[in-house]
Amino acid sequence: MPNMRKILVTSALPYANGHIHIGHLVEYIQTDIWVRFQKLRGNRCVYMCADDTHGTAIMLRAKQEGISEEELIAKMQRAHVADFAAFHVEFDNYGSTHSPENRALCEEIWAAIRKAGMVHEQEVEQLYDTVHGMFLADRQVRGTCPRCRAADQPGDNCSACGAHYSPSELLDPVSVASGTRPEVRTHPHLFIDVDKQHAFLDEWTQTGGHLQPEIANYLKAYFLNEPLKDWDVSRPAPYFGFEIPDSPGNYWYVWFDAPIGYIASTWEWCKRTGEDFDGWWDERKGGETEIHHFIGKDITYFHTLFWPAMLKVSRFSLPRKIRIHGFLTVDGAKMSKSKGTFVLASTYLKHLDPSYLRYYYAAKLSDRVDDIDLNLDEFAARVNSDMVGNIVNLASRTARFAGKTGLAAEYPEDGGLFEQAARDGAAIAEAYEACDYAQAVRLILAAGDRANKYIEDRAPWNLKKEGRIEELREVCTVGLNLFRQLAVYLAPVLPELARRAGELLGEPIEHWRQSEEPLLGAAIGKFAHMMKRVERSKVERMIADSAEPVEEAPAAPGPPPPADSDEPLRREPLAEECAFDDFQKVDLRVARVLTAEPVVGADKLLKLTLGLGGEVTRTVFAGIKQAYEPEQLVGQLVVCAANLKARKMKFGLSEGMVVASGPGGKDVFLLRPDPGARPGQRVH
RNA sequence: GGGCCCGUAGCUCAACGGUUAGAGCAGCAGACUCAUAAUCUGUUGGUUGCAGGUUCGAAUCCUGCCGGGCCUACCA
Repeated sequence: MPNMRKILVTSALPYANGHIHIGHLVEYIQTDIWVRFQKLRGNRCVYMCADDTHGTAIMLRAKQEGISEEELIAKMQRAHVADFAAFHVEFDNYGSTHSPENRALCEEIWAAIRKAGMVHEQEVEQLYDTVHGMFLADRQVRGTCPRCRAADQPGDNCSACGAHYSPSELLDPVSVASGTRPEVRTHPHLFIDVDKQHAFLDEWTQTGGHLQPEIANYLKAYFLNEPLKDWDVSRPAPYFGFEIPDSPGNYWYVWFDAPIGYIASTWEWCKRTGEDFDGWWDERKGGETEIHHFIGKDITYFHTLFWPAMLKVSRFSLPRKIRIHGFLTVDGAKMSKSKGTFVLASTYLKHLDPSYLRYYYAAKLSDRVDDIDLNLDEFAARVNSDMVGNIVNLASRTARFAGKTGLAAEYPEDGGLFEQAARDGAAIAEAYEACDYAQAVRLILAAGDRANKYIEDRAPWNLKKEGRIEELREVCTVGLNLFRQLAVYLAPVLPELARRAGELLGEPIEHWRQSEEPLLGAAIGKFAHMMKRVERSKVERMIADSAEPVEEAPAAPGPPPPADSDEPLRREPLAEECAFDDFQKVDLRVARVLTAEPVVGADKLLKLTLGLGGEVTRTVFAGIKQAYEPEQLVGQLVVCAANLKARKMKFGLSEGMVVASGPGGKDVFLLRPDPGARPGQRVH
């Protein structure tokens, strides 16, 4: 095979801190399709992945669950591997960054970076949790924003006013780990002088087609137009990771060793299979190997700047392409636990066939960085009409006739349909190669349409009635061969469909070439459904199953609940004493939200219709838009000030207020009556 | 604030600067009955976000605006 390419493919390493969800699966399905395509084409292609296991988050979670880090990551790896396998994502090796191979490679690459004179030491100020005896990452500290004084903000920027700051600037910082106030400490960190590779990165990112054009532009405009900042790659003990050999007490930051896991996983695979490791990764011996990394846009700069710089100074090969995809939204919005759209892989599998999702993602994915949306109505509609109604239907409506006749010995006249679809194979292959799966699917479906029309025109059911068996056999031979072509083309997306098609036709689908020559003379097996229709009710059950109705309670063996801060009281001191009669003047009532809608022209207001029971309603404009989605409020009980004098606003008359706490913006918390309360009841 | 990307039919998306902007789904009307309420035919539907500019010619190139998503290095 002189033209056989040697290709090594990776997906980003999933973090061992959480389970695989349908957002992750965009990437693994995208990559798996590409790998299966390459294998089907006869190229030598291997797919490497691993769990990303290091870092503070893993330490904290292990502590929370009362197990060792090693136990935690072993458990997670088992779960990840099972989820991927269930979605037909097939790795050649699935390793772990917590492996001896990875440690050895980290040491080797580190030595090369040292040798290139790219490491220096510098003091870093960080918050330190005295209870756990550890430094905290920015996100593990929360506190009051120094600018707008919003409470409970993360350590790097404020979600209320958008201010950026360092954790030590928070007014009353609290460690997420222990709930105590951390102190500021300094510690020497090791930095990689990435800018020493600036000229190389200018060239590598902008030429050679390694990156999508929008990514190259982004890097050029944002990072490469000025000196690259040094990269802090060490963390002081305790840290779950690898200790830096020439800097005792310091550990490599998780993002240093994570991408090296790609190489380590390959090494594991080589040891297991007897493959020549250097032939895959060493740039001197593996020069013919194409390396392709599939990643999400959120980790672009690690893979397009740091990673090439690391590889450049070591003996390892640079990637041929980094293929970057967007995020997944569900029904047009970010995945949400409360809406039930944060669907775990394992939850999906309880309700739906993984092939549905593989097909749907394929139909939506292009070579661009755009986000893709999982629209649940469209999901069901497309699977049913494209796969069941169009493709599988071809087999379904001919296989039963063909069970009796078998396939003809010579391929009949079909008006050029088989030949056209065979010719389309080139364009379909090109689309797969370019990761434009949506285009490939479009071409495949068009061929399916033509085939269905052919069957319609030749009406095999009439041929059978009239006893014209020869003609019937011919029509079935055409229909099933057209179906088989499409099964070959779809095999990267739907390996299970391809397997069943191979079973029906008595010849497994193993190579793209099978789309070029018709299958003749074969007996046809007993037809069984290859894909069931999607039932909308099952989709709904999956969403219901994913919904978390209440805020997730912290795990039982976790740290003690954080002490409540005195910040709210300091921020807004208690009001002057008032008499009972004064209190009585405010008539607070339980009300049900009947309608809720955004107000055109107002970015903070929702217009609510509140029902006080019977026919009594109040229209209220409430400044809660940034904190609540209208649809999550409808039907809910709230408390309203019902006798407040109506106030004319720009958008209409507001006839009361809903009762809520919080500083404003996204931090607004409605008071809600416990179940049992009824609209109209007065609050005493 | 700065940057990247996106905006085309009700929905999801096509359309090397070049005929009258297309397809699937949904809708409507019909046909068919082999097939998983599948299929086939016909059909409705557009000021290509808005306003300028370049050009013989713009959905496509340029500028500005509007709207949406994302990123903004020690966050995984």
